[in-house]
Amino acid sequence: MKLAEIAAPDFDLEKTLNSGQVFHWEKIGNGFGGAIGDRAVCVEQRGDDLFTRNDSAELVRNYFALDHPLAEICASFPNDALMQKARDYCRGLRIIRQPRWECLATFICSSMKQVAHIRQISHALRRRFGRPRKIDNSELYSFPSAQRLAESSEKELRECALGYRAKNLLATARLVRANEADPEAWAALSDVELRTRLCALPGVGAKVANCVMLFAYERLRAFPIDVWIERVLRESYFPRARKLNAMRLRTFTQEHFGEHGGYAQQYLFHHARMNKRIDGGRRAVGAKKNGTRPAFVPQSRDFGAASAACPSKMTKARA
DNA sequence: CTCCAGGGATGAT
DNA sequence: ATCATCCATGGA
Repeated sequence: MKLAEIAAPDFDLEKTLNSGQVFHWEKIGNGFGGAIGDRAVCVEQRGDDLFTRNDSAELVRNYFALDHPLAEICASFPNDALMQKARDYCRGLRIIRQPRWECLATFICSSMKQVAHIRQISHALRRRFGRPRKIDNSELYSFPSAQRLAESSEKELRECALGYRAKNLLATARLVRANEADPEAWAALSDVELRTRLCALPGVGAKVANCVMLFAYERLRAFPIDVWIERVLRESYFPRARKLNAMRLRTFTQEHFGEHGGYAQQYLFHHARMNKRIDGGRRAVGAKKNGTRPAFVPQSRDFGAASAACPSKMTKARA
């Protein structure tokens, strides 16, 4: 099979795959191997070009969102000091288009886990329940369908190191199998409606819902707030705030980061994680704060924008 | 509003 | 080899 050469300016494959949005790609030779949906794919970047097998070219172009106008997106970020640093550091990082069920299931498994561990869970689920796909000399696995996972048991899922998440993943898979939840059909919903549906699933709260919206539904405003982002936001934008509840933080992010807030979030997240030891992560927080000027001091404005909160869990679906 | 289960990787000693 | 730390959701 011949290799296709895909023009990929403004793209950094490694940063994109290692930024905590997707967890199953492995380094193979000079490139990366992984499943895109049901297909096994190898991709290698050389300069501004990607190389992959001819019959995967369109799939790769779409998956890695090479059509996103990255220059415009970055230009839409606020111009505060922190955001500029993150933007420089993350040049070429793109928010990719992941399969909906795969992304939802993976982020249900991600709760209270660090990136390294989420990778292990993703691989364990694939090896046990997915379909093997050979490519070159590697054996890769597709992510198991909701139907397949719905047939499994909580015990089997726990054997994939899911811990208490097994119950939630199983319950959600069964809702999808029973057609009480339809992640594909939800692509047509508004942001607010989509978030409501996602949050009604067991194991899905505001953070996971926003991840899934961003990484699988191309809702580029969705702004997941995890502990890293919250720390960064507090330190940079609310250095003196005594109490700062989740609602106020959400309202601020929607207002400050705007229509591509999800991209901004991913850049801030990746920058913070990669620089945790250099410019002082949590260890240095209380230690020394010399000369750290807030990147942006919010005015006392009324952020009236719609919040990205989860609806009440009263409406949580039963499995 | 607060408190806490949960469990395996990771980094520090 | 041990020990502290990291973490989202959901329920008390």
